[in-house]
Amino acid sequence: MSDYQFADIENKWRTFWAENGTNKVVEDTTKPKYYVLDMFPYPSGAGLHVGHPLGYIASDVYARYKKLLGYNVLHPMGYDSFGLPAEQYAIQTGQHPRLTTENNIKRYRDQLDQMGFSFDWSREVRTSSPEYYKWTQWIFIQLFESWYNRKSQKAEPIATLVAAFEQSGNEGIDAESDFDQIFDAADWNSMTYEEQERVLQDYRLAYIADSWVNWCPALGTVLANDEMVNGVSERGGHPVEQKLMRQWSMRIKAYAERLITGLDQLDWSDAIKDIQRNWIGKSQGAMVKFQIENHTDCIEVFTTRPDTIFGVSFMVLAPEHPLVNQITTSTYQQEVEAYQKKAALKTERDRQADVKNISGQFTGAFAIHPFSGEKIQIWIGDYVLASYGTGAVMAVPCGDQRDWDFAKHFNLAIKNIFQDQDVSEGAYAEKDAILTDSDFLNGLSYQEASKLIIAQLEAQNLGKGKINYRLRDAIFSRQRYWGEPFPVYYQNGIPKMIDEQHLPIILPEVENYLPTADGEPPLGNAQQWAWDTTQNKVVSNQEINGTTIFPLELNTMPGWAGSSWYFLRYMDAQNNQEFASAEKMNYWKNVDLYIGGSEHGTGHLLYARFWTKFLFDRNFIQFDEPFQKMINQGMILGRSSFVYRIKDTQQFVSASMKNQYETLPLHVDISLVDNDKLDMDGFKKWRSDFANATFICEEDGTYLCGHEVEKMSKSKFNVQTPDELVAKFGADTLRMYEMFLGPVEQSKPWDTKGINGVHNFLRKVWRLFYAQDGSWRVTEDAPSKESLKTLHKTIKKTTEDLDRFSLNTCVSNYMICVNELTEQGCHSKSILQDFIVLLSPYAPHICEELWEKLGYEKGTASFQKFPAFNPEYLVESNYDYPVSINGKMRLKVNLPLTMNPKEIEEFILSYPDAQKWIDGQTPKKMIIVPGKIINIVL
RNA sequence: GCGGAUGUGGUGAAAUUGGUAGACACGCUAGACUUAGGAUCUAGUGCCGAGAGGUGUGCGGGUUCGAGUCCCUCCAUCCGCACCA
Repeated sequence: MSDYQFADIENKWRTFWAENGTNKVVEDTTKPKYYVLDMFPYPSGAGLHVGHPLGYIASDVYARYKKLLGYNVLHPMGYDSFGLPAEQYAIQTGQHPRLTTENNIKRYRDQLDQMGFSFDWSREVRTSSPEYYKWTQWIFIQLFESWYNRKSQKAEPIATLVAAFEQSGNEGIDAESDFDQIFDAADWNSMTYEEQERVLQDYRLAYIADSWVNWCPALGTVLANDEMVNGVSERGGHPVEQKLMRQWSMRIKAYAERLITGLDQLDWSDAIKDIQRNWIGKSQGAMVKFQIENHTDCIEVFTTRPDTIFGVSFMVLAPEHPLVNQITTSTYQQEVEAYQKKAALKTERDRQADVKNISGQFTGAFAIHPFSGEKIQIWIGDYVLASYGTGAVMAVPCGDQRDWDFAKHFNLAIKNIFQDQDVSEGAYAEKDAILTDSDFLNGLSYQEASKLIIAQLEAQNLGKGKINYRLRDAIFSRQRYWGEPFPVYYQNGIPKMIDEQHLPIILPEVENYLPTADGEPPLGNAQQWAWDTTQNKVVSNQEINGTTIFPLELNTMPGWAGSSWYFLRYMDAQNNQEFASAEKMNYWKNVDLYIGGSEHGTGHLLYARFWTKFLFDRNFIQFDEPFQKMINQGMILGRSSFVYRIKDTQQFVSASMKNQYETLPLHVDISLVDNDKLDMDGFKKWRSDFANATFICEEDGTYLCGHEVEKMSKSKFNVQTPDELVAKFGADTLRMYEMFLGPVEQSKPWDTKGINGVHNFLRKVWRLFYAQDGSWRVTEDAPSKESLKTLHKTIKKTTEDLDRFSLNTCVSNYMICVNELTEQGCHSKSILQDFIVLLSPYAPHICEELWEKLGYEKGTASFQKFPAFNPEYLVESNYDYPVSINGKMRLKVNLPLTMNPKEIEEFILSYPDAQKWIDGQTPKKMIIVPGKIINIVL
């Protein structure tokens, strides 16, 4: 073989690896484990573009590196294969989503295979396969059968709660719950089954309830908060409205505190941790009760500034607040109702956009200040959200800008309770002022006053210290077809779980994927969708009798259900007894390294942590965080090319002259452009309307295109698929090039310009083994000192770089190494074989080939030991000292490293080249760091 | 508005602990070779300058013998959150 025949080599090894199970991994307690995971891909119809594999390459490089270090590495891949796009496609074409999904997966698999990834495909999972979603349904049942005990700070079986209710009611229970009444054992035991179940729903971690949901009419489904961006759906940008619907929810709020504190132990970027903290939105403060004048009810408010209670000059309730109608006096009834109507008409989006417009309405009612006894006006205003806190605020205009604005607008009092602060122009929101005009809080700081006032509130039963979270319970129902069916049927309207042993409940066939005529979700179209409790199977809807055969749930689960636990299934993907065996999960434990985009910060990453903590609480797993370390790869952007058409003509002008004409830039397919030079013939053939195009070219006769960095998309003709590049340069080149582009975490434009350089590098590697005439060059000669130095320098750098995920500089090291070895004429087997092992994580195909050629057993390159670094080879006797004058590097002197600073100083002061700079002056100071630098200060 | 990240040649970038700014690669320039190729080799390539030299890491300050790196102020771009009481 005379030249580097990458296509043959890569084909050969792909086949070999697949046939010999090279990447299969089994549990092995004699080795330390390491779990490297890529974020679950959704197999879209468009296939992979070069941006997708970036993370997979990074994880594959790292997984192969860890394997060489002696770890037993779990590196699996699978598909998050339920989801909206397949269903939307089904609605349009009538094709079953299962078929399109399967086709897409095939395409993904082909593309992944050609990249040479070391995935253990025997562990592949698909969320849409019944073998998998059987266990998603099973976990749902466990959540349904659990409640959150705040005393033990963990989830417990619902049976323990029922037992407690039977014993002594709910008074001694501290649970995460929406149930706010007190009952005793007698009350509980006298309730009917339905009544008891309704109570329990308020405690279960998976529960059904009427909730205000984000309803997206265009998609025909509800959306979770994280599936919305700026009031419209994340997918498609459709409008979203608030709607009260009976929905399944997950009581993720129970875990709010643990989801925050758990972040401290994780090796994630600050950006992602902040996004999660922000989303959970913890705020510390107090609940305060305000008595309403001439009324038995109280208004409860949540405030983070209980210290400012003497600055309260009015109260504001959300227009939807349940007390509004009761307290409004007849004088104001009309105005209040009008305002409520107006507020209700506004969409969430309008309310957000309308921040500047202050609006509100006095109710005519007054509250009594709990300490001063003063009368305080009660207003309603839409700047107070019904869904946060208690839906009511105590307004302290001197300390809160929104309250201040409201007070100014309606001419309400602004009482100043901050010493030496001016609040005439705006509120003073800092927490560093000393209180004044605040009765027993006078002279105190925020810290001291808050503590004291909370103690007083609690002593007088007027309120209590309280921590509030912004995080909402997660809506778990979707009105879609292509998702996991719930293992739930309804008996007299009460949801009941189907027994575990009858799972999975298989997604039924339907005639069409749209909602039914009477607005039921698509599963309402199914003919066979009823549960027979005697036969324990799904039967025809015709048979529903209300005694033994009942209707099944028509909603399906959201996309995040399957992806919240998939990393566990990889540990034991074929298990049909359990979701994964305890033994295997105890071996693999949680993911050591998770690579994926940062766009899942508030969705998948939060839900997966929630489910992990839940499974941990219930003793199903032994760890309570799923992903120990995470790296968020940057997005690869497209580099679009443009041609410039002169207005109203078919004449195109080259980029450098485009300003001399009135032009319209047009996207041109990047496959027609090389190095900004346009293939003019190809362009004419590209689209019929360009067939008669003429060009105004550069002097050398080429047409230069302009360019811009944009997201990769079909419409911009800037999509680069890995397929073409693999065909042209090989997978090893593409793998190395994607890493070479820059730090994994950074977003960067895709540009194939540099790929030749990386390809040439691999050819140079080949040339170390084979001469141009095809003869084998490797010798048994003892390596030279220089070559050993080059090799060990590279081992050291490679280790350091891989350990800190500097995957781009690592490629540079290899290049420097090969450049040096080439220059040295090194063909020593002992050097080259170590180098091959070093390089193999990046370029596995060529390394396997050369490894075999070196005479080793076929296909064993990835089972080698990472070469040991020997510092002895790097020991130097001399060092090229940079000599700075006043901190500026001026010259270099080569001196033995044995010289001490005094000897160096003497030498340098008499050194002719240095004297030119010293110019007869006496140095004020000499800084001499042996082995580093000499600095002469004049 | 709040929080986070990023600003270095024509381009992608490197500089790990404060110690030679621009490694490595692309591109470009000049040359060699040649069965004209998207090949290979040699030399050069931050900017200004003929040169000596000057200057240079978003702007402006500071600490230091020495700052891309540490501190302060400001600017730009990107991302997240946003009437959250």
